[in-house]
Amino acid sequence: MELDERKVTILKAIIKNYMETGEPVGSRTISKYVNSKWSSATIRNEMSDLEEMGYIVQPHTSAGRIPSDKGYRFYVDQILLEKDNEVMEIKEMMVQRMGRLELVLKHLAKNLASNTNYAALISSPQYHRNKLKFIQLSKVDAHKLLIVTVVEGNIVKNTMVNVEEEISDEELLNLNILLNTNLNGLTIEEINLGVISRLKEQAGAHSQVVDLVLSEVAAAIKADEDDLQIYTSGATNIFKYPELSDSQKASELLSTLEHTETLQELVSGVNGGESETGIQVYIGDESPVQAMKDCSVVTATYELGEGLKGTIGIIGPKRMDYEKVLKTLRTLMTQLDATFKKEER
Amino acid sequence: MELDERKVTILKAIIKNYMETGEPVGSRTISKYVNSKWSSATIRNEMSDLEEMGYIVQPHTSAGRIPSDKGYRFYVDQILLEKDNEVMEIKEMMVQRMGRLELVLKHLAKNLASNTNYAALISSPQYHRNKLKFIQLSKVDAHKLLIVTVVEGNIVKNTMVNVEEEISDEELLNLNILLNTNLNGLTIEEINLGVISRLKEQAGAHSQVVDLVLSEVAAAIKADEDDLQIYTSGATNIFKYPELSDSQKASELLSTLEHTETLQELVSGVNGGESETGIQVYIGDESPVQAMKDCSVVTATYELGEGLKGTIGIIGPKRMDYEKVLKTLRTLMTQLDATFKKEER
DNA sequence: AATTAGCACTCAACCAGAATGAGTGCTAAC
DNA sequence: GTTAGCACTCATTCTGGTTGAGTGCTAATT
Repeated sequence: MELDERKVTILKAIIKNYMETGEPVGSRTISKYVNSKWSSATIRNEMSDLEEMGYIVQPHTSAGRIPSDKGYRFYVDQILLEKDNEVMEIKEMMVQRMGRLELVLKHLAKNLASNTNYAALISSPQYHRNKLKFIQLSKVDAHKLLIVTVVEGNIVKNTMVNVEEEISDEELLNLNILLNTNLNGLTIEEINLGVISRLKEQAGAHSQVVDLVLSEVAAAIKADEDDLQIYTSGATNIFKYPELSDSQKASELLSTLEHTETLQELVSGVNGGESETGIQVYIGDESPVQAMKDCSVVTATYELGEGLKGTIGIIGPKRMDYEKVLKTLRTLMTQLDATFKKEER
Repeated sequence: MELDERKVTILKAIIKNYMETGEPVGSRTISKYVNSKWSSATIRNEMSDLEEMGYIVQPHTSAGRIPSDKGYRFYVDQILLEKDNEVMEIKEMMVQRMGRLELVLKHLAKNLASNTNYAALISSPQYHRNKLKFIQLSKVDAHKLLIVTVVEGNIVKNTMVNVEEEISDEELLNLNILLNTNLNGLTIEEINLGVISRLKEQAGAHSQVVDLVLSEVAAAIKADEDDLQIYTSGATNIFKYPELSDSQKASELLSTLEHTETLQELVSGVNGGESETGIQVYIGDESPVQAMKDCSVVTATYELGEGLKGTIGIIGPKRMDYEKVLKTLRTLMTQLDATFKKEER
């Protein structure tokens, strides 16, 4: 059987209507909804066909139809094809120059959630090629050393360590020069035994301090790789959609949203689909996370240059307003890009 | 009427039983529960008295009784009187020397939630007397300056700024010395116009940089004062208690837990009650947050020396296991104290 | 005087059956 | 090919009856 124009019109009408109401939609409703060209009986015949083709399902005999995952997939693919020529301004979604990236991300997630009325999720960017850019040791107390590490992309890390021996200001200055000349531009893999032993040799009396510093630097660089931060917001928005808000499902879904380990599956998903723009739509069972099988998940990858990649996600009911969500995410990606480009200037 | 020994025994039995089951408890149940000294009829008479005195209520005629807020208050006050002579070890609640305080707190909240099966909340410590301890300027790029600020309590902040003019390494060194000699030991209030103009004078050509640095330092110190971080965990535990998990209530409660502004009310609560140990118990309506009127909230203030104060909180049903919660919080406070004392060594 | 047994009464919770109505599938007429 | 009409399905709602846990009161017992 073929999906002719009339079937498409009816299918779209069913999906649209269901997205608005959340109730199964019947033939008579559709007959009134589209410009009364066809009677409810005709619609019924077409619906029967559409069901056979798998685009819609009946929750039970003698109820209206609701879109199946395949139906949603069709609808979303239609939208994805359309170009968005108008770039809507997200009002007040001000990504100001806030000091810390963390705050920007939290803020963003919050805005996203309240703008869309779905749950939002955002992961901190991952630094894949972690080249060391700068190290600075400072004496804070007699026995306390502050290690500041800057890696490519201007990400700064601090570590405070206790040292046994006293170090004079002059020695510290030399140590700083030594470390910077030897380590700058290296990735963690490149700091091998050869480099380390050479460093220790040159450090002379303070080889012990070098040891300490190196292990802390390694830890500092590595830290971001395994403890990826994921911020969520608006999780409680799911209570706005009856089909998700019964105790059982809500509990499961919310638990998942609290569980960073599981969310990683989402943000690190292989980029199939519309990969050239970095946007992914998972409908129902397509989601890599089982607990979200009654939801749809839209993820977008943002990039802040130099391989700094992170993910933004929206989690909502299957009947979410895909058009709005996709547009919002696209706009957001553009703005994020612009903001950080500007800041890097 | 007086609260004699028998009434107390019965009241305690009612509360204990209700805490276990969550169901209204009847006279016969109690008659079996306590060592069958009194018949159900006697219990009924006593219960009638207790109800009149306001310690218990009936959800409806001919249902069992449940404790009122006043009843819980009595019970909690009893517990608070008892000293805890045994200091239980919280297994695996390893507050390891994790680099960042933020991670420690998140970890802690998670552990607390999973240990107690209630929702946990923890606020980052507030630095009330923010004395500047150390400033370090470093050149990262030709036009990029990294400002590292350490305040009392060894809290480190980084800011990256762009500068127009070129600064040589030597000038930078002088600038560092200048800043440290002039600003160390001062609070933000003490950095007044006098200090600033003196600094600028001495900086000579680079007074513009000094301006920039000062404003960023001020922002860095201040930042922590208005955007207090609050981490929550185990929010979904509330679904384990039927009396809280209907859609309506759950939604409201969870929304509140997402809303940092509201939670501030809890962590900044005036320390009445058992203030000498820093532990507070809010039962039902006693809570400063209206959305938690069906819950009980237990908060504890921890202190990491030097006026670094933060708050830990547990949010659960009114029938929470107060004994366990109070014990856990006390232990945690002790351990936190010990851990950070050790680290400061 | 305090305690207990007994009994009538209340009321949420559960269940089964009837009524309702939205919606379908099928057939026959247009 | 389209539509009107009708019988049929089934979730939802309402009704009334039953059950059982629990109470309050009174009278008997200790």
